[in-house]
Amino acid sequence: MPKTGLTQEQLKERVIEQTIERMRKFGYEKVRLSDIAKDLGVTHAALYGHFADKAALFDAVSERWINDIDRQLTDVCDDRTISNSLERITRWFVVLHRAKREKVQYDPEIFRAFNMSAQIEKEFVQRHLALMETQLTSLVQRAIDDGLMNGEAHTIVKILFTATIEFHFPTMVLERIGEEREHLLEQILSTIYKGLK
Amino acid sequence: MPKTGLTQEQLKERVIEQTIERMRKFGYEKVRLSDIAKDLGVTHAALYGHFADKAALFDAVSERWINDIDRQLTDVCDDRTISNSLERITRWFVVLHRAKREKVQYDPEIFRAFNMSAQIEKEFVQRHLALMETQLTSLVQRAIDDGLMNGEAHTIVKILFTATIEFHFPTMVLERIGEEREHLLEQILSTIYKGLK
DNA sequence: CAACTTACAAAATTTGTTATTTGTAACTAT
DNA sequence: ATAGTTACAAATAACAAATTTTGTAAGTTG
Repeated sequence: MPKTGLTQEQLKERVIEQTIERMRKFGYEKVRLSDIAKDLGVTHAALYGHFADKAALFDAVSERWINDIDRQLTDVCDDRTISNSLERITRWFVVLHRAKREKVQYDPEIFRAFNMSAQIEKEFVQRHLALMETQLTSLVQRAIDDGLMNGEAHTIVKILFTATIEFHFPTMVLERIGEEREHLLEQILSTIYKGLK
Repeated sequence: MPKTGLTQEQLKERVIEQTIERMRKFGYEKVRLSDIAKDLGVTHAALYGHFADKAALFDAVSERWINDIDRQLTDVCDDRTISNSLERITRWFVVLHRAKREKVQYDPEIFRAFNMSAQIEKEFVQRHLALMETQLTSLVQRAIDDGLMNGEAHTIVKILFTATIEFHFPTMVLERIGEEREHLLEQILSTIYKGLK
């Protein structure tokens, strides 16, 4: 029984979308809840039915930013056209690198909002890290099963993830945003694969 | 013919020391040239004989911070008790990691000052990066000559430096300051050595 | 003339005031 | 009960005036 013509979920969606739009247009510091509400034809107080506070709304924006990346990574995990398990791991890292790069480069305001609020302890960051670890562990386990790697999956994951941090950690990606670095990423990965054989 | 009882160089030294002291005590934002001058019994204008401006003084502090690390790295390069060239590279990275860790952990205000001003394009940062590259290239070349590595020294240096960035890039070191990570650093390095054989 | 000081303008920071935004609670319509 | 509104208090932000700090040029002293 909505008064806006939208269901609960639809309005919540619209709020997030509108927040993103205003972040892009005016910068994230200038996003006012009252403006968002006005855009959607409700009072600002109505937003509090959907988000605990302003920070929670901003977190929802960051979460979407992250979910978009997670989706791309999941696609790589499920891609049936990749037969070699090491190739799949490389592909996974390249997609991760490109996704972060693109976000940082073409959506700088959303990135800034993310960067301001995204402390490592935040729940949605933890979920992202956990998902990446789960996916990478499964990919590494396949490589071990295929006899292409030796060692404990957990340890290998840590090595791969840490050694490539410059290619996926947002602030590090920003640091070298102007440079083409995919080749170096691939070099590092294949050196490590060889070292793990 | 100084009026302070100190030579030019000595006064310059004292200015830097006093700046560091005030940064540690009150935080780097609260460092006033006028206070430093008062501490040393001169007027603030006298400082301009030694430093072009406030930023130059702060850079001198950061430069000292960096030089201290460079000195430790040089010691590793010259250490005659290390016979194995791969062991020397590992040692070099461990010393680099520990030095950065220590600075970030025990001198947080100086680190913040460094972090604020230390853009990658600054001259003293460039010198630091160049020195590290020179040293590491020489260490890698020795390993190649000893038959322990294969490939082009320049490429190997890039791989090693990038894959270990989490252990020496200041903001990355801060990110995991509470964790013991030397073991992981050594694991990454030995995996890469094996991959380069 | 080297190593400062003094005097002063420009820039940055702080302080106090006012306006806007955020968050909450009590209320209304379906 | 749900999905909002209205009304109001608390927190923030915006602005202007006062103060402090920074940077410079001209002057002083051993």
